[in-house]
Amino acid sequence: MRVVHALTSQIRSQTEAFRGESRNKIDAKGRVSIPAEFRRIIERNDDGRADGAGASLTICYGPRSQECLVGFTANETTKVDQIILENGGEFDNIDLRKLAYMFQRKATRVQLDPNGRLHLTATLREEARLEEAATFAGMGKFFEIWNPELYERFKERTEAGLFGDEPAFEHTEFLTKVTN
Amino acid sequence: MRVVHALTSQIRSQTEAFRGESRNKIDAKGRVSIPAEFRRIIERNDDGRADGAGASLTICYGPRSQECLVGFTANETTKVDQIILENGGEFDNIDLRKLAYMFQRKATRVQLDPNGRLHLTATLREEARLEEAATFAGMGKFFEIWNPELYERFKERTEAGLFGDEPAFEHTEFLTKVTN
DNA sequence: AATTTGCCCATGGCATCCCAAAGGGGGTTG
DNA sequence: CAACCCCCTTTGGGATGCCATGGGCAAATT
Repeated sequence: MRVVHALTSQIRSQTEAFRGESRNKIDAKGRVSIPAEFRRIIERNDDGRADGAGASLTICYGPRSQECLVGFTANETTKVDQIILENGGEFDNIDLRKLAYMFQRKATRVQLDPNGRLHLTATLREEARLEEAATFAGMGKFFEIWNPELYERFKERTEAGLFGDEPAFEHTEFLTKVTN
Repeated sequence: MRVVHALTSQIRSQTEAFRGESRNKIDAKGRVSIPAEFRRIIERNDDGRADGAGASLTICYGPRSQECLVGFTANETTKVDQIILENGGEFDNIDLRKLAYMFQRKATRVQLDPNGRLHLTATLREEARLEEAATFAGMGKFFEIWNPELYERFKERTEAGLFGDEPAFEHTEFLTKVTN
């Protein structure tokens, strides 16, 4: 369980993490409210933000192409950009090329409006098949934006894969092991 | 790869990076609008620009010859020129010779018109097989200008190479690993 | 003279901003 | 315990401004 241990020790050092699910409407103009809890994380993690300006974040539309969008804070984006730059010469490094592809080519910078809403352009909506509503799902350092129906199906697949037909008791046993 | 590394690590705080894709039309005169987001980066990174003059940038047409053009800000071009000068004696350095070839021989300096458009000469259009439209793609400190159809094919090849037939789930696992 | 090049203005569509109303949750008060 | 109120959040709509695009005109080039 080395992996689990490494994982949990990182989480402990995280003061804030995107967590939980919530479903919001997309209006006729393509705007959608960012869950207030997420919004505060985004705002606290945009050091370059000018006074009074809406917070920025990066939306990647590649990673689960045709499935969901992925959002990162501005500060997190800067970190990734630095990693790419500092290792720019290693074109044989497949992870670096993935990073550049996902964070630079298939990503866009967006800014929240004064009400904390995000404008999803027609292109972004098409990428993730978003129509009248969006489900936000926290993933720690980032979050996902899903078509609600696609999200439910994704969860079923994921739960089947992760937990299979284990009795429910095993789940809490796992929690005990991880959080000690 | 020392030279390339030196080049990339000089980039200033990466709050601004060319990011995302957009498709614009090329008109009968060969003009194409630079995406507004890119334009502002170009304008902020042309220190030598006279008041009121359009911002300049460098268009390279060699690197992916016959495939796409590559654009760099004026300031970035200056940095590369300096690197070439400071290392002028090392003609045995293949990277340096590549740099000089791309940035000096197979490159041209262009200036944006008052509306933020770029004039693509017939030669440039032929180099990249550009006709009625162009797709701009951000790559961090530079951007690419593609024939839209060629670009789509390029992306398919790239995604196959980078992600193969990995299940989508693996993509976010990759994100988690990278952003810790 | 004909074509190209650079600058200006006009327009339609889209994105952003401002203002306002509805909805929900928690706490308070009767 | 229930009803109420208040604040925060979400949602909606109107108006404004910016951006992509097209065309005209004049100067420069051939």
